[in-house]
Amino acid sequence: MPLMGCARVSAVPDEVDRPGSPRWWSARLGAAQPTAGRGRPPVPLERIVDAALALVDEVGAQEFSMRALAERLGSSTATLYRRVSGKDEILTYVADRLLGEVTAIGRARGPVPTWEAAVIAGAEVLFEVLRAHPKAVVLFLGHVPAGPNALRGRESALRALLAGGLSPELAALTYTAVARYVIGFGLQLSEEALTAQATADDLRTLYRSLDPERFPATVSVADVLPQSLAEEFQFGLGLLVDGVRRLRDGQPG
Amino acid sequence: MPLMGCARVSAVPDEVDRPGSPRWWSARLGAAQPTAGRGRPPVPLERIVDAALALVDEVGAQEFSMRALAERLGSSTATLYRRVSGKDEILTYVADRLLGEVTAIGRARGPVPTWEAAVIAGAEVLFEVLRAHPKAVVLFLGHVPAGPNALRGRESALRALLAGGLSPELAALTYTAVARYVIGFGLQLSEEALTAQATADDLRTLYRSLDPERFPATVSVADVLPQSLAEEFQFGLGLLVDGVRRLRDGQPG
DNA sequence: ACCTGAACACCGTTCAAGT
DNA sequence: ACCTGAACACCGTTCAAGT
Repeated sequence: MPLMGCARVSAVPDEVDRPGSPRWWSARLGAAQPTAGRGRPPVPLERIVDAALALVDEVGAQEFSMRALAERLGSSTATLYRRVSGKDEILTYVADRLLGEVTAIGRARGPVPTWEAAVIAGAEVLFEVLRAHPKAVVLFLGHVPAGPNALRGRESALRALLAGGLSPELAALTYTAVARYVIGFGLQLSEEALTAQATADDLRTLYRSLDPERFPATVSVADVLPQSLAEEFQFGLGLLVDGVRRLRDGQPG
Repeated sequence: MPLMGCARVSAVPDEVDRPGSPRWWSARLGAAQPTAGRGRPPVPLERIVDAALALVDEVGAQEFSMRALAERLGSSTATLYRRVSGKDEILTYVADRLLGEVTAIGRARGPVPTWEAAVIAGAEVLFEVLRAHPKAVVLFLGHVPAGPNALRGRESALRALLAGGLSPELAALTYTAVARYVIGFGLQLSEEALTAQATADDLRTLYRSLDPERFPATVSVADVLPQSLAEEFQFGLGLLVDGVRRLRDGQPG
């Protein structure tokens, strides 16, 4: 509460209605046209979000700036503030757009035979999309996704679980745990995805260089470290789905 | 690769030796005294890291600034740059210090009877520490922790797994998958931990307000949503550990 | 030897002034 | 009605100048 004056700081207090929060989305989803003003908007919101995603993919969320986005759109920052409330709002739209990609890919691949296959397919498609946009994953930090694409994706996933015979309680727990699991792993992709192999090799080298007296266990597993985050991801995902299946089969009713 | 001139930007290219990478830590761990210069340093690194953690806890990693840190230390930013290479390096030390807290708490609580209990206890202590420093969790983004406290923690965890009869392969997979799982969930704590209940309530309200024709599954689970991230965390952690146990028991040898 | 004020090149956001 | 240059209050990092 010192440091007043700068809008970046003074915007922090009212957290609950910050772009991306459930309440914030709720207000926006209720409105007929999110950005309808008096005249027709010359730069549609969609173009802004397209450009923003491209910019994040290129330079990263950290280096993303309103100035750079305005330049890419051949406009000025002040013009952007006529369409959106600020940087946070734009990035919230970018996150929901990624979830739209997930839906599109899932639909393109067609139906799956069982609820287990649906969970695994959904988790893997989301993970793929996050891997394709490693610099954008941090946009999911601190939000439960609640935009239109998030809602549609959740609905179809929950339908598959309920149709598979899971109780509402187990379906809700499974959905949220798996979604968190995928995003949690995705967050760790970060920008390192590009240099993942280098990181894995460096880690192995570091472990091997340790004093075997003090670090015997670490040294002994240096040669069998998982090769990639994707491998760790698959391993845990399989365990989660197996565990849910056992719970379902032991479930009353 | 435009935008030259500002050090923040020009520092990005050589990713591999950025503070926190395995190679970067490896160089530092080899050096006798990390910051030994000619005279005795008047502001020990430990004081800087203490102050930095306190500052991150208070204002968040996003608002953390070298100016604010210098002011808290009664010094100037230029003085900080005599002890560390920059903001990234300080935040890397802060992350490793949190892992030190994990070790200290684990030690204080004493030994556990089985490898399963060790995994669960370790995961829960780490999760508790992350929950106690929700604004600091983002410091784990994009790094495999490789500082001194990270190495010690990994060693003792791997020892417990190997002693429990897991093969080196299964021990390595289990350790990395569980560590990623905990940090992944921890990352989603973010600053929302403070308003978690509000978020959960908002989500429930949002789900209930949806059109039951279009979102029947979502509406039907609105009343049984998990109450907290901690609940989702426990659920998944239990499934993971059960799954590993079954793999261990079916493991050759 | 150690420290620091002031500078440089950036931010997000706003608003008076233009068309 | 719509747009924007210029301003304001911040950043991380560096370096000449002080003690």
